[in-house]
Amino acid sequence: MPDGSVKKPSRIQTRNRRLILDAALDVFSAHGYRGATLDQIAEAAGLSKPNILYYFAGKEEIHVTLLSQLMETWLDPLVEMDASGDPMEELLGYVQRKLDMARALPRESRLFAGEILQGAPRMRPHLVADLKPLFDEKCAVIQGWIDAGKLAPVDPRHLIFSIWSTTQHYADFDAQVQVLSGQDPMEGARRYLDTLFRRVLSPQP
Amino acid sequence: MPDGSVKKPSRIQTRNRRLILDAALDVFSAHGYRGATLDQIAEAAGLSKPNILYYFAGKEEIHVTLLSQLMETWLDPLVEMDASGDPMEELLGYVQRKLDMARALPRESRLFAGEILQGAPRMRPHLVADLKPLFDEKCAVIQGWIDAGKLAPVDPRHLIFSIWSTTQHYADFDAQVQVLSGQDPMEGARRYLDTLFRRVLSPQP
DNA sequence: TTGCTTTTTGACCAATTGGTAAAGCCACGA
DNA sequence: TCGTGGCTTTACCAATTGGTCAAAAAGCAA
Repeated sequence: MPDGSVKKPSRIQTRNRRLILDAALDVFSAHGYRGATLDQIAEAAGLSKPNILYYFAGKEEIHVTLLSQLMETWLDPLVEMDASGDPMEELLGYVQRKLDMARALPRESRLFAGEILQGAPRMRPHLVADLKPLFDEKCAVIQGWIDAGKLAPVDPRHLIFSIWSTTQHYADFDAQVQVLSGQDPMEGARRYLDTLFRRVLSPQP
Repeated sequence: MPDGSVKKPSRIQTRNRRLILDAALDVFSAHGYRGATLDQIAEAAGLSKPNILYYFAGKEEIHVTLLSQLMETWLDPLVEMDASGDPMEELLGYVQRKLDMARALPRESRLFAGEILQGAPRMRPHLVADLKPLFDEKCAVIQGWIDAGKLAPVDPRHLIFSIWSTTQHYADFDAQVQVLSGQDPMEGARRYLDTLFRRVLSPQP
């Protein structure tokens, strides 16, 4: 009974749950929720299908578990944006952290993108409960910076949208980026996005 | 034999093929390739499943047909960008056309996004054959504008990437945008993106 | 070793799904 | 009105897939 409420997980349990979740991340991010099969996940994890179902109640629970864990990681760079820091530095730093994340965790980025793309059927509660408050808070912070004349006036909400979309693009649309820009585009992306947001946010004298 | 090489399609054929493709666009864009079923498509089209398969050889052919048709529409706004026009106007016009497209054709945008997200298994040939040459050509045009001092220096490839990602974001991540920005965000997006790219591209005196 | 719990597996199942075959229907020109 | 060929449906199939179950195996404390 691996879900036995109080008992702490054995070493085998933590190892196998981790194996399964990592395999599932591979498969889900590559084929989407419906496109992934338990057999694929089982094979990728090196376990049998019934054994997978010994650790997770079903396919959906695996997916939901991944999404929940992902939420933390995903919000982290935004959480770090500090209202008391230098506005331009904070925002450009956020852009870089987001871009680093897309480079380091493309599977997670694609898993998230796939979920949203299909209307966030399993994630909307998380969005409303976790993302929305943080989003509103940080929008207020940015608006404060703008009102103080530290940044050029822009709509903070759309600013954040554009940071998300431009950075995650390199993970989510990698297949396209690869076709179009041959060699490693990440260093170029780093420079371009820094320029982009620096020019947008620089207050006009 | 609806595919009979030479015969021109009957009125029933054009009507039903259109019905099927429209239904398939609904279903594929909402659930992804693997997540869509022929039964769903059949029901949405108001036809029986075997009847669907009378007009298309199989599920994959429907998907491929949609993607091929989409490619034209998708490239169109970029094709319209004219090397002999005013650089700033041409680029900002392109941004607006792209955004209008995301608003008017969200299903198409999501279909495309889903395909790329999963590694473009059925579309890579199209990308290489159709998108890549156009992309390279327009990058050269933009580079020419920059060299002529008409635009601030940026990497044209990443500039185009950022135009694509910021505009399509409003279609592809609609579920998230809805949660975060309540009312209709499109007018705000229009203004924001105009400001964004205008500031980035304005040559410094 | 013994005895108990945790983990793993092979066999199986019902539902779904893409696809087929053949018979029936229907429009329309001769 | 009667064929004829294009269109539609009913009945069906084999493969896949998420999931179950009971028994076997492996840990592990005494």
